[in-house]
Amino acid sequence: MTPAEELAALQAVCGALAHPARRQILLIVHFRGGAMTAGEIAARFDCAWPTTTRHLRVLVAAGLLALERRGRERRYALVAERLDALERWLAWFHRAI
Amino acid sequence: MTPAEELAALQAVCGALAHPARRQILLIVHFRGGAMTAGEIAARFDCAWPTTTRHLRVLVAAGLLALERRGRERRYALVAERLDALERWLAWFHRAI
DNA sequence: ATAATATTTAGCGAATCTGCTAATCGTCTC
DNA sequence: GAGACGATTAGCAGATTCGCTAAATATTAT
Repeated sequence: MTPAEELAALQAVCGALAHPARRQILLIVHFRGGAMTAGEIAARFDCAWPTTTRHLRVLVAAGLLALERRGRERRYALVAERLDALERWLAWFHRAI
Repeated sequence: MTPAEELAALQAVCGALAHPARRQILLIVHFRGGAMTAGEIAARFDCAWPTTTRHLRVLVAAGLLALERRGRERRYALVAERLDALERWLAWFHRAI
């Protein structure tokens, strides 16, 4: 990953994590085995389904979820390694000055 | 820290980190010894000073910077421990399901 | 084919964010 | 005190975000 790619990944991840619903989606998918359909995810939120769909799109764009079509369902799978960009950024603050 | 406080801290931190300029400010302050004046920080950005002032305000509101007035200067000091809220959140993804 | 199911896209309105310039405030110096 | 300095506040314009409802798409079942 080039520095520019790393920076872009960091920006995408940080932007995606800025909304509580999107953080919640990642946690839910993680604790339900790493993958869920759009319907299963949407059922766990109070907001309308299209709203959740858009959150899912943001997470896919950030590389945090991978989309797989299975029949008329769409499975969203967590890509937890994508969070590493943020962990590497946070690690700077553990380094000595 | 109560669960509600932890959640609020996480939201504030994630929101603050969403903008690249604010992430940059935190890094700069860290690597310049942990504290800098508003002017020193603003001088390192292309945007107008008031714009930087607002970013600083967001970071203070998130608890990531602490403000100290010294004469006509204002010193912003990094509160790196505040990033822990985010690290604890990220740690969930390292736990087994 | 038709209907039902799973999900997304389109598009609107309110709220928030981000940049700017101009004006203001408190402090230091002469 | 008068002005210079360090920094913030006020207020505006454009862009983005986020929720919604309604309409469309694609797949499965009858």
